Amino acid sequence: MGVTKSDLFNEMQNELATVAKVLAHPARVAIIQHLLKSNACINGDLVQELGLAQATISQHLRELKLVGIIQGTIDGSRISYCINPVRWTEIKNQFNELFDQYPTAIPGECC
Amino acid sequence: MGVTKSDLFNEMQNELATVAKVLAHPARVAIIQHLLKSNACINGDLVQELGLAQATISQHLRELKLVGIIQGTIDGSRISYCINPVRWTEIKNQFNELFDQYPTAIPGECC
DNA sequence: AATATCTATCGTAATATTGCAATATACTTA
DNA sequence: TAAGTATATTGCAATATTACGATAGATATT
Repeated sequence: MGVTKSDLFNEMQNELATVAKVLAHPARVAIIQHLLKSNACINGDLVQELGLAQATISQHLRELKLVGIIQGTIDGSRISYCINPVRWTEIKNQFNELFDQYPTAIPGECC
Repeated sequence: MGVTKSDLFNEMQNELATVAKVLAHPARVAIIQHLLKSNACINGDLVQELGLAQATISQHLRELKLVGIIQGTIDGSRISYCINPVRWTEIKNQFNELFDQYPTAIPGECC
């Protein structure tokens, strides 16, 4: 159906999946990395940086904003986007909570 | 178009996005967590555990297998699935490489 | 061998995502 | 205020994902 039965899963599972979905596009990863490097940038820059249309980038920015990874403040006629540090740490911890449920690899240990 | 222009992005960005896409469904997160807990399980168990049809779960397992997060070995008429520990660590490091490009949150520091 | 069990695959319907041109909105500057 | 610049939104086409019934293949049990 293309529709996820999210009522079957717990909150942690749904939340992690939601955040993962936002990271599940290379353009959004690229946007994040660009913001990490420049610690503030704008839509216009990104259109040059990545090779996507302005409308497409604006759409990706909206999704990143929706899960709170980035935040934007109006700066004259432009908008300064940057990583939301609190949310960033939150997400990092969310992922590591999952990753740390398994000890570091011991090759050949598994089935 | 629904088609990702992956040639615009670098390998790290494409790979991270690919792995994130696999984690971007709560059923797959749930499957992973179940495997983490039981350290080996099978398709049949999961049909009981989650409320999804057998065909659907098989499909999710295939995607997890495709990116190497899990591996399955034939065990009579059943299949034992488990986390691939080496790949697991690889993925964990891949995410943390991104996460660690930003220092831990200092609230109110951003724009 | 016949039957039951377990898992994978196929086919299909419903929905979601990606990308962009066109357009709207909002601020700036002349 | 008019023109220019920056960003968001809308509408649409192409493709991808999710889910499941039906079915196939493979092993186990009787």
